[in-house]
This record gives sequence, C-alpha cells and structure tokens, in this order.
Amino acid sequence: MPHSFTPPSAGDLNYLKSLNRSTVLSTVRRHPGVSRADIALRTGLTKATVGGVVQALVKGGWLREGELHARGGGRPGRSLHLDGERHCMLGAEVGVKGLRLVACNLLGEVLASCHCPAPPTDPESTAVRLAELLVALREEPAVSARHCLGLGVAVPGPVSTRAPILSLAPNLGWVDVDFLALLRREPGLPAGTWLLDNEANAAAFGEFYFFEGVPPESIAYISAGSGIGCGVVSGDHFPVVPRGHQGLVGEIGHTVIQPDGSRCHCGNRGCAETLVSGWALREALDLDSEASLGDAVAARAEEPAVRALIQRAGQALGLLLLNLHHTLNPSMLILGGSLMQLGEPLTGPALDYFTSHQNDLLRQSQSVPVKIIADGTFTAARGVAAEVMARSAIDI
Amino acid sequence: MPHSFTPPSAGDLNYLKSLNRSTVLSTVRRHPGVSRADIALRTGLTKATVGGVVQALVKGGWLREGELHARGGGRPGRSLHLDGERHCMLGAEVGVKGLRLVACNLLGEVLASCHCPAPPTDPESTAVRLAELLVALREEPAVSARHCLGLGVAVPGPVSTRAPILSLAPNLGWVDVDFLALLRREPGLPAGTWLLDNEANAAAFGEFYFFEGVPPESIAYISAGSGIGCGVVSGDHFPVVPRGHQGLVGEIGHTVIQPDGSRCHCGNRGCAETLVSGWALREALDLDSEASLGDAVAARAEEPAVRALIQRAGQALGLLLLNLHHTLNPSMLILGGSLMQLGEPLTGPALDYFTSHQNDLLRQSQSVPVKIIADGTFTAARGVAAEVMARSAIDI
DNA sequence: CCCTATTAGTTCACAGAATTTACTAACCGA
DNA sequence: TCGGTTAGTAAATTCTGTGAACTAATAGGG
Repeated sequence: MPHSFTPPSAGDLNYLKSLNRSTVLSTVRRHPGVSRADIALRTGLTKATVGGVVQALVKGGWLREGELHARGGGRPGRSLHLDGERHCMLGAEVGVKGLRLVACNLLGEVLASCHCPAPPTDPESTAVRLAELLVALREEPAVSARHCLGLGVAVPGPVSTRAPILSLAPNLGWVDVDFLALLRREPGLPAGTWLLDNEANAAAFGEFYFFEGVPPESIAYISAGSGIGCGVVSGDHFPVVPRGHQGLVGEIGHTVIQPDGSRCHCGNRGCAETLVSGWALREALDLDSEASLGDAVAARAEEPAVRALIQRAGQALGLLLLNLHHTLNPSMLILGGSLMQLGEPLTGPALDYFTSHQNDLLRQSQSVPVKIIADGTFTAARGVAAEVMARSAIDI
Repeated sequence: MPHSFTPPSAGDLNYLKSLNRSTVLSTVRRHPGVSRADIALRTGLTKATVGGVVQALVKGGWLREGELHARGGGRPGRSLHLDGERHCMLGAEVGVKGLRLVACNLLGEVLASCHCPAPPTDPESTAVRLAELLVALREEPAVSARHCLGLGVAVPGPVSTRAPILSLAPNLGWVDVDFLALLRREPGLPAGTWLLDNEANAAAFGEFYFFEGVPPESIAYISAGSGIGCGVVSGDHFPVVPRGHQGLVGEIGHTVIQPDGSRCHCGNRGCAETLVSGWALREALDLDSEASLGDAVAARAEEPAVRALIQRAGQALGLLLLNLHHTLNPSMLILGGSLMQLGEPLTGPALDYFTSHQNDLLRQSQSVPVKIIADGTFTAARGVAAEVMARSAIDI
C-alpha cells in the first residue's frame, strides 16, 4: 500500500475504472444534486458510462438518489448526493494540549466527537488512551450504525515521505514514532484505510475536501497554534497535497522574515514563529505551560504592551500570508489553529497587513479571499477523516 | 487545446493509451538505455503492452533501439534511447536584454542557437524580429533535417492561467500581450504545439526534464536576473508545474524578508528584490541601463562598498533558498539567471548562508543539493522547447 | 558440440472498459 | 393527444491491456 496517493504512472483497465469512479464521486461531492446527465457533461464521460458507475456507487452506499428536478422541457433528472447514512470515517488529532476525535460521514458531518484535554506523554500510553477513546466513539449509535471506512491520525509534526511515521514532534518531544503500529496493537479498532498525517496538511485537506460552496481551485491553510505550519491542497478530482522531499512542505514557521530578529528554538534568528506562535507569545507573556494563552491575553487585554505584542504578531501573520501568496498563489487562504481564539486583535492586523500590502503584480489583482476558522477544535481530526474517505474511494 | 496540461479528470480508452505511451517515453528519458523488459518492471505494464507501445514510438521517431547488453545469463535486452534524429523543437526567450533562440532535439541537445542582444521594444516589432530569427534558425541544416514538433516562447513575467497570454512584464513595459497571436501572423513558422510560458517556469521545466544523472523528484529553480522569479517542477512521468490561481507561483522576488527594508518598485518595503536583483544592484551601483552589471562589478571589485553590496545580496539569496526550502521542500535547488555571472562573490555567501542556517527540523537533515548554472544563456529557451516536447508527447 | 537454463521479446485469443446507437421514460407546451 | 425535448438504459461494437504460449538469443555445463 503506497503511503501517499500518487497520480497514475501507468494504467490498466482496472485503473481506468477506478479513475472514473473517483471522478464521478468527486463531481457529486463538489456539486451536490447533479444528475447523471450533468456528470456526463462535466466529466466528458458518456451517459452510458456514468450510468453504470452511478449504479455501482449507489449500490455500494456512496451515493443516493434525490428528488427529480426539471430544467426546462424534457424529462427531469434525478439528483444525486453523497450518501451520509451508510459509511463513516474516524479521525483523531494528537495535539500538544490533548486528544481530539471525530467520526463523520461522507458529507463531512460530525456524527460524534470527543475532546480529551490531557496532554500526551509518551507515544505508547497515548496510543492506548487514544484506542480506548476511539472504541468508545465507535460505540456511539450514529457511528455503530454505519460501516467504518478506516481511521486517520493527525500529528503535530512532519511525517516521513517514505513511511507513515512521525519524524519529529518538537512540542511533544517525540522522534520517529510509528504511531499506527502502536495503535495496531490495540483491540477493537476498525479495519480499512489507516493513515497518519501532519496536522496542518490534514486540516488543509479537510477544509478543501468538505468545502461548502463553490470549491476553490487551490487553498493554503495556515495552522497557527503552538507552532506555525501550513498545508497546501489543489486538484479537482484527486486533491493533491504536496509534501516535499522530506515532508517539510509548509514549515513556514521557520521561514525567516526578520534576519536580525530574536532567536528561534530551531537555532536561527527571526523565524516567523518568533513573532507569531503559541510558544513565542507564552514566552513573551511569561506564562507557564499550564495556563491558557487565550485567558491570559483576555485578562491583560488592556495592557499596552500586550496589545502591541498581539498586534505585532498579527502583522507578522499578515506578512506570512503575503509571502505565501507570492510563493504559492493559492486561490484561497485559510487561517486556523488555536491562536485564532485571540480573535480580532490578532486577525485584524493580519488582514490589514495582507490587504494593504497587495502589490501590483497583476493589475486587476482580484484579491485572494482569506477565510478565518474561529473554532478549529476538530478541524485537523475531521481533515484526516476526509483523507480516509478520499483514499478509500480510490479503491472501492 | 488546454493551455496547460492538467492531470486526467476522467478517462476513456484513448486517454489510457496516451498515458501509457507517455509513461514509456518518460521512462526511457529518465533512464536512457533501458530495455523493454526493464520498462515493464518499472512501470508495472506487461511485456506485451510495452512491446506494442515501443514499436509505435520507434516507428514515430521518438525512440531508437541501441545495442544489446547482456545482464547475467539469458537473452540480452535491446537498449532503448530517445531518438535525437527525427524530431526537434524550437524555443525562444524574450528577455529584457534581447532575444535568445534554440532548436534542440528530443535529448535536449542544442542543434542550433541564436542570441540577438537588441532589447525588445514593442510587442509587434519584437514578434516580427523573432519570427525572422526563427525562420533563419529553422533553415540551419541540423534543424531542417528534422520534423519540428512546435514552438515555445518564454517571457519575463507571469502568464495568465486562463489563456496563453503574458499578463505583465514590468521590465518590458508590456501588459496583457497575446504574443503567440502576433507570431501567428508571421509566415514560415512551424505548425504543431505552440506555447507561452514564464521564463522561470520554463527554465525550471527544462532543467528538470532534461536533467542529466539520477532524476530528482522535485526541483525549485531560482531565476536571478533583473528580477527574481522561481519555478517549481515535480512529478515522474508527467512533470507538473504549479502555476497558481493567477499564475503567480514563484514570484518570490516580492516576498518580504526585511519588513523595515528599503522600498521596492512594487510598493512594499523589504522585498527580496530590493536586496538581490539586477535592478537593485544597478541602482545601488548607479549604472544606466546600457552598462553591463557584470563588467561594472568586475571593474569595481576592489571597492569595499561593492564587495559588501554583493555579499549582502548573496546572503539575501541564501535566505531565499532557505525560505523556499521550508515552504516547498524540493529535493533539489537550482540557481540560475544572469546574476550568476557575478560568480563566487555572490554564490559563496548564498551557499554559506543556506548551509549554515539549516535547522534541526529533521535530525538527519540530509542537506538539499544546490546546483548553480553559471552560463544560463539558453536555459529558458531550451526549457520552453522541453515543454513543447512534453506537450507533443501527450497526444502523439 | 549439444543441451539446458534463463532472460527478452512477440503473437494471439480473451476479458473488460468505454463507446455508439438505438431505445424507453418522463415531462412540457400547443 | 401529439410533437419536442431531455434523462436514462440496453445491446452491439470497438479498443485497450492481459495472460499464456511461443520464438529468440545468450551463458554455462557436460
């Protein structure tokens, strides 16, 4: 099993079938309510092919037929939707502050969730704890009533490109952990697709895959929490997440934006993380690891020094957005992560900086929309669940 | 005709055939001398399929059979190579300092070239001039003896993602130029694939496509000339060049690396281009547009101020490499563009900065190789030629 | 020298996928 | 009620890659 989906190298008829199945499925995902005829138009497949594929997908519990809707004269088409009743996926995030779990259906709707605020200690006991919670989650009625496609885990650090292994999680002190292997020792977990991904990549994937509204062609998701990470997703029918040579794509927290700035724990000076990140703000505010950053900032919101600190952080975040825009040029930027709890005092200056420093590289310069996810508690967990679905859909 | 190749959305049998043809072709390109059996092993196709595809490609002038080479016992395999004798591609770069043209064969070998140092004025007369030179190039014996697959043009600015149109070339003063349409009015140009691309993307593509040695999985090519651009390429059989929502991927010259730095012509402060770029150095050295930057720097190499200037520029370039590494994490970085003429005084500090500021994100941190292209006169022109070949190979 | 083992490449009947064409189904308006 | 129009299905057809059997070419051993 390849650890990350790679586009086809060479194809047999089997692959062709799988490709078309995925294409039809994603067309319905991106345009809920389309008819078979619509799909044929959009994808270039013939009506006959679409008919056959849809039949198989309906039978397999991936699609359901909806109401008829007439469009002008002629026989009305039968609308198609993802079937939210038959399958589900489990997603879990191992975060610095605790474990977060969701189960969701093919529509990305959360069927059940669980937030366990105890910070992880060592990998082994964390795996045991996570397995218990997953088993409990699976026993929820909404979950147990559905077939489970598999299980995904999001981790706060880069995942190796060679194997599904967490290379390094500085904030957990974990190195080269094969977390899925630890989980596999626990009983009661679902069979199917298992995968491990970086938290920012997972969140980015989920926001892209389950996007509500007109789907963007590509997004960059900035995860601002203890550290700063970023995930990039693009692609119509097969969303692609570039991971890079060592899985370091999106480690923008360590891009240097102030060469003579203060020292970062990575050894360099002026990394973005020294200006905007949970750890930098905590350090500046002299908080211990127990205290909540959000509460502390709220309590001291009137202090000019604190306000200036948050404002500087916001501007740095805006600068990161700008640099990302000029490097990756996504059609949408999404801001998420626990730092978003700081709200307008942080995001205001960020958006201000971003919009006021747009330059004239393209005259029209239709500004790139920036979406802010205020409550991102389950974003990453739902994101890996989305990845499980996407992977499972490839080899139905 | 789609303006940029997009991976398959849905597939018919035709597409499948085309996919396998391209796969075989690129396998030979990346591993010259493979046998049919090798290809079958590498691609997963069966011997029968490979046999058929190879036969077609040999007949079409894309592949040629080489010598036998035995490997242990058994019948020796017949080695396969790209056929450099039957086809050729034309590539041209419209640069700030003049026109550069090449004709090359499927192996990326330059059959003929032409460097016209007169700076372009308006689009119309430039198209006329370029067409004359292209016709002359095509009359060279090595070129006229081959079938011409098509023609590519590289331009110093972003190309629209909607149509093959140059959106903006600040250094030429051109806006929204449909250069291919202007060329199409001229007689004597080859039929086939025509395309337009950004200079940095084209160069990046060429370096990746015609890479000598073990092919890297992905590269980022930094084009340091009048401005700073960057192209990214990855993918095995179908090299993919992300272009972004507005074709601005790789506009790293306008990433901000010194928020309080000096003002850039784009309106912002502290863009990378204010530290490393032809225009910034010329401005700092008070050169008029006629003078050669290389000559001027060589002449004043002893002045401490000049040395410091170049060193600072080199360090900024190194910082750009580092930020690119953390954002895109390519498996190889390539430095090119006219600024490379400045040689060690520029590249030394750049490499120093890059290697000495590697951080510990991955313990092993096998350093990413940086390749420097000292003479990049025809890099971009050859790059678009490579794109013509790649595009033509898709629908043989 | 011949014979066997081994690997390379081709041939041909076959299975499977999408297509083509023709058809039925369902709705609208006159 | 009857054309006109669009949606969806069914059967014959075309084209693809596959698998197994075949031929080809070499090395090594007796």
